Amino acid sequence: MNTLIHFLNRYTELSNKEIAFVEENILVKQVPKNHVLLEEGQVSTEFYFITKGCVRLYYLTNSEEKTAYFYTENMFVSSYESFTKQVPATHCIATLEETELVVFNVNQVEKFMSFSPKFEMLARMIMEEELSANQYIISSFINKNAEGRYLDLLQNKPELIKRIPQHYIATFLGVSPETLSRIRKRIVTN
Amino acid sequence: MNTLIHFLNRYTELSNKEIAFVEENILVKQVPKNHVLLEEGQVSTEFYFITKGCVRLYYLTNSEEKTAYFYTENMFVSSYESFTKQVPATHCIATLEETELVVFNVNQVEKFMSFSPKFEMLARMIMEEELSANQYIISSFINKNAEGRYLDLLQNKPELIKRIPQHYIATFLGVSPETLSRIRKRIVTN
DNA sequence: AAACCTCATTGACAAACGTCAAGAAATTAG
DNA sequence: CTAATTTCTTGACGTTTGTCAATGAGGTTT
Repeated sequence: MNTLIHFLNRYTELSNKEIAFVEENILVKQVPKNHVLLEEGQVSTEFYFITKGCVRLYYLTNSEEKTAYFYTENMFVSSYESFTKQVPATHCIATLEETELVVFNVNQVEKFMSFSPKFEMLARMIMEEELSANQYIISSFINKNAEGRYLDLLQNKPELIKRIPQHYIATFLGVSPETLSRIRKRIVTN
Repeated sequence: MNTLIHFLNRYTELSNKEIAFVEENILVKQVPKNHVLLEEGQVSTEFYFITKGCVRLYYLTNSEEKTAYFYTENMFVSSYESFTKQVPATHCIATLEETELVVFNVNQVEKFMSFSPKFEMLARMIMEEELSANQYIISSFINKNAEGRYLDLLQNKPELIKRIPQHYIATFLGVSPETLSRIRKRIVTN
């Protein structure tokens, strides 16, 4: 909870009233490992901030799980489109570890926005970061192959590689676990 | 120019004053085929709306041009990050045909925003659409192979396939022109 | 009409990847 | 500590893709 306030303060300083408002209108949830937070086809009612643990967002295609992204401490996770437009989600969200979440309910979003313009600004900023992150993901799909994307992870998010089972990383890179194993071998021996 | 006003009116109705303001603060540009609008490394100063013609956004990797997206009539094009943060662009933008553009200059953005809250709202809405579009692109990279992405184009943007030389489409799909040719053959005979 | 240019197709071959299957290593549970 | 389960690695083989090269088709220029 303090983690969230501390995080938000990096964008814009919140008054005591605003902090109190946040505390009253959110929920802290403890979720076990491998727990599905959002299922494909379901309309998302919750927006999460991770204070502890790790979560993955993945698609189900031909009964395969293809992960789009991994989220860890101090990150927001949500099915953005499903949450804001209240339409069925096209992907799932599930925990990879026991995870502690701050939960924003869709019914309280309006209350937040009208309580203080700072919350609206924060929402816009979070969206802008999301947009930047998305454009980076797209450019890495276009400009890199699986090996390049793995090296990218190694450089920018080495903790993810230590933390997350390799076969999940493989689905994130878009290759089979076997190929990822061979990519790793190739990298070490070079 | 009327094309732009008409397009904006679909989001929110503009007053005569606002329309006049737009007309005074934009520039209409006629650009020949294969003209580079933005080069990699350059800081973007212009935001475009296409009234006629076609443009592609592409990356230069290992002296290869990899196209990220094609833009046609009634679409905004820009190096979003470079334009808003005034940092060097990581990609290029060039015309595929003789193209007519409405040009917004970065120096006038503030004027627009302070002239009317409607312009701020429009900016946010355009950004939201961009975000949605980006997430669709990411999901298609994750869930589809080159053939699937081509079928997707055939279904959703058939006019692009007719209009744009096939080897550009190939770099968009992430395959060589030869493979795209074989994919097409495969589809026709099935 | 001929020469030219751009673009698309096709074949041949090598390289990379997915799949299947087996086994090794690491983690968890009893 | 051992058994069980999960995760990772390795080999073999078939499929797909990229690359190189040649050919063909369509449009433009001179």
